[in-house]
Amino acid sequence: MVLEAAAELDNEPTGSGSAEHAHTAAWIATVLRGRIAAGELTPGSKLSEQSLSTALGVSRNTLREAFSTLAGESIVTRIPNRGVFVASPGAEEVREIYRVRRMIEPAAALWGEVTPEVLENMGAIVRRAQAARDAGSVPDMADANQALHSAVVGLTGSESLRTLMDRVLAEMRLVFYAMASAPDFHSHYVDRNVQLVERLRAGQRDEAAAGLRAYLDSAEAELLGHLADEASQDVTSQGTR
Amino acid sequence: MVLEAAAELDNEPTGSGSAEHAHTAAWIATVLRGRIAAGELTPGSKLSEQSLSTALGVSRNTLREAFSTLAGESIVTRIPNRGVFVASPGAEEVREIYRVRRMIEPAAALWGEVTPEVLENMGAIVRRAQAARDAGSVPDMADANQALHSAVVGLTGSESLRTLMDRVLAEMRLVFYAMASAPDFHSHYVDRNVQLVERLRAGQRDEAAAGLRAYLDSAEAELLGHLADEASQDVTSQGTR
DNA sequence: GTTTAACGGATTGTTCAACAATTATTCATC
DNA sequence: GATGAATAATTGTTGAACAATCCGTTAAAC
Repeated sequence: MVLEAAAELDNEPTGSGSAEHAHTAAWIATVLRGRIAAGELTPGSKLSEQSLSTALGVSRNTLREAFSTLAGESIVTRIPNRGVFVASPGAEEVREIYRVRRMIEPAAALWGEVTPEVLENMGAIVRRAQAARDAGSVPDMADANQALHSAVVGLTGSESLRTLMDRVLAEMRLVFYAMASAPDFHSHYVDRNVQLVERLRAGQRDEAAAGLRAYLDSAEAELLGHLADEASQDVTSQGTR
Repeated sequence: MVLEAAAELDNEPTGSGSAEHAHTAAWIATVLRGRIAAGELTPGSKLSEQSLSTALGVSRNTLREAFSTLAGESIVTRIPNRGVFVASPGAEEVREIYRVRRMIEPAAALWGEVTPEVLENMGAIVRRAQAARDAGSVPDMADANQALHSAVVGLTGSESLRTLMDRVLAEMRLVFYAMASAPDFHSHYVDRNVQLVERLRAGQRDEAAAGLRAYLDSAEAELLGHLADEASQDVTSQGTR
């Protein structure tokens, strides 16, 4: 049965010119990154070197190299002599996430370069979010929300900050995956995002930044509250399996 | 003839167990990081897998794993089928560095948590910088300067932001190493740093942030100007060794 | 019956040797 | 002096091997 999975996971959309696996390790890293982001590999689950190497059709050494880069992105946690696990962020990680966001996002709103194209893009995103809310699609709402905040950081024009933000948003996704009951977390924030874009469009930078900080504060509080609820509700909180 | 960057380093790792080999790859990564930071491995120099693995007493595979993490920190650049090289940042990288700093540092000054201990620490740092300036020690001045700005980011309380800033400062060091003639870059900024700390102490957050942005603007301009000078002076830009 | 000790299996950490693929270098040829 | 083929050197990747460590189970001791 294991071998079955091996052949099965021979992914790679071969359609258009497959990106030469120039550097297989990097390729494997992106594959795993995608799989974690897609929720196929849930937080806390162990990534066995043997299983994965055969499943992906690469050697253990190459896989380990990929693990090194993923660990550097803190997408994955490495416990010496125990193995690597999909990161499963808790309350402390959530606080750290918002510490970062509370600095970068308002800074971008205050000092970033707001161009008409970016505003147009943001407008499209908030419309998408509104449509998703009307349709009741939580995942689409979450996507749009993350896209908007990623775009906000994009105002900085900095690749590094964008990368950091994307990492942080990926971690957020893990937080949601790790929650048993997904609350309707995003719907109340759609309007705030609309307001944010309006302020940016109107050139009200200070108000935009202040609003962002307030938004981030309440979002963090809500998330932490939910996490605390779940922790108290589920006593034996050790691993889904 | 090839005067490869042959690191003559007798490494006796198995001696009296220094640091736990808990993960040799990580250990090797820190060793290389330190050596690059110390200027022993200069920007652009090639890190041969064979030479380094024997010099450090580890296998090529383990070394490669270390390379992966260093590449993730962009301390090192990997060119497929060519090898890994110590990063040698140019003008574009400098612009990116300041893009990041211009967001993070003022944000930290504006919204970070300024405690008496941190202020005390910053005070000590600026005094160190002043002493270094009086003594005419450029390296000490550079160290103090970087320490101060690292401390500023420390105001955010965020580990991720601190890490990002440290990475950025490490890249700055590489920029300096890559410059043939090291200009007296830091001395004019000592007083600005004094002023910054004073403003933070006085609770003048807005002024501190604005001053920081102005400082970063002029520092970037000066650095870029110097880089341009050197580039026009030295036609053969490629070829450190 | 509970705690402790020992054993065995499984997995990670690391090395080594090998080979394909690519790049760099040498050398003969025009 | 350029051109291009032959050759050497390096990287990319694999597979097997072994030590070290952890985990669960069994055996022993109190």
